[in-house]
Amino acid sequence: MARSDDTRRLVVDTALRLFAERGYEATTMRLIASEAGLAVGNAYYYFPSKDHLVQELYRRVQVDHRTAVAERLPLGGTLEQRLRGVLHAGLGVMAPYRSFGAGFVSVAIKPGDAASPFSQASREARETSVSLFVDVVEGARPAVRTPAGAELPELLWLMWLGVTLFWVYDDSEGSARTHRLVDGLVPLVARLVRLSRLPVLRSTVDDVLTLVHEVRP
Amino acid sequence: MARSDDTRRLVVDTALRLFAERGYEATTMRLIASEAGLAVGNAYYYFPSKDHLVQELYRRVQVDHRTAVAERLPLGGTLEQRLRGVLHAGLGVMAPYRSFGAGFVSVAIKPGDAASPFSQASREARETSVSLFVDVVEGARPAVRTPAGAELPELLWLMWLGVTLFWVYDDSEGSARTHRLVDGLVPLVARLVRLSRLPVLRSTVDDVLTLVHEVRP
DNA sequence: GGTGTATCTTGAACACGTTCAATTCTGAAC
DNA sequence: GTTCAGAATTGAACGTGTTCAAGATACACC
Repeated sequence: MARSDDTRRLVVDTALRLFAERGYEATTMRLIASEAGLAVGNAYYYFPSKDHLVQELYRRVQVDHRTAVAERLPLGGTLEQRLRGVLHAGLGVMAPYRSFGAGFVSVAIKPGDAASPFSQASREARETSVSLFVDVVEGARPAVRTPAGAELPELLWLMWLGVTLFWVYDDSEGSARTHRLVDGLVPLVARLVRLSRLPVLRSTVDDVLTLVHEVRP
Repeated sequence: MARSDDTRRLVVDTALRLFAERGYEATTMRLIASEAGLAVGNAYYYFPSKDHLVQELYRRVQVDHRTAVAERLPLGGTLEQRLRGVLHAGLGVMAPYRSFGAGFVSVAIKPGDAASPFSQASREARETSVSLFVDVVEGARPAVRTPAGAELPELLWLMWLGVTLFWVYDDSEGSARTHRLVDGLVPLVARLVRLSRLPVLRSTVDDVLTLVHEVRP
């Protein structure tokens, strides 16, 4: 129904605006409802819980991340340049929600929760996010060559998750420390990818990949 | 006061027992109080919040970890053997709280929260935990030699944090996957420590250490 | 227009973590 | 034994996320 979609959208927009303005905990379901001009129960008709509104936030952040990156990625460039661009762009997209970082992660980390990045429910969102790093790797010139090949995008995505976690803890002005982390991490990763073809490291790389496989659910 | 200490202990014991029996969320403050034969407000006289009871759990887990490990560590052994022993022992100590893992981490992850492993409030607990890995490194025979030297214990502690996070998500029987992760990770770490002295890797190792330093609060 | 069904909306009610004014208890001082 | 200040304890009350029976609305069909 058209009306239904409107209400759903209204709830999300109001909630996300209030999240950014006041943080997660200060934004009560009653406040969301009253700001949207609805009854509190109505929001629950569309979203089973407050956490699901956070999941909606993830979705938007991801879409925005891809949009923000779409302008840079087709241009080519080295793995290092592309990776740096994508990570900084991601931090930029998340910036408005910085103050709400704690609630952000607290919700996402719950193993059972639908919002968890590893959950079945967010499989689509996860694959969308991983595909961003597939593009990073595949579009790089010169082409990336490493025994980690097929796993590399997923490993980069895991790294991005780690950077996000760091970002949440980073209370520096404008998340400056996280940006520094990215600037330090990216050349390191690029060098490790190159080194991974070295004979001395080859068996270690294989072991890492085996471990990653073995340990996956 | 003696009476005071008794009540405090009674609250903690009751809470931790119920956490292990029913999980974090199902253990309400009212239930803790009634099981302990107290008024709910009385628990709040000793603990500012439910989260602080979780912090108490961390403290105990850490003490138990050190105790469990004390029997193995003085025996010497390689870095690999010692590290493996410490990690498996840690998993053993945490095992009773496995079902409660989600709440466990959800509380610990909150950046502002006192229970966060990076918070000022848990500095002592953190240092105790890091000191475990100092012992692992210093007691190892043959002696560990790596340019990462002074940082190694803290890096191992970070790895342990990562393993703990993995454990929380691991729903396999007896946390089997986490144990496999440890068995795969430990030789890898040991090899990386050895490789870190290789000239080709030297500058990379230095960059990692510089990054770690630069990015610390 | 009238009827029926599925969709949408309402707000009181519930259990939770937490607070706090009021009350009881404890132990030192005389 | 009395006093009294501080420590310990109580439980009703508050605001929260969430539920749900009840009602309002929309729409297809006659």
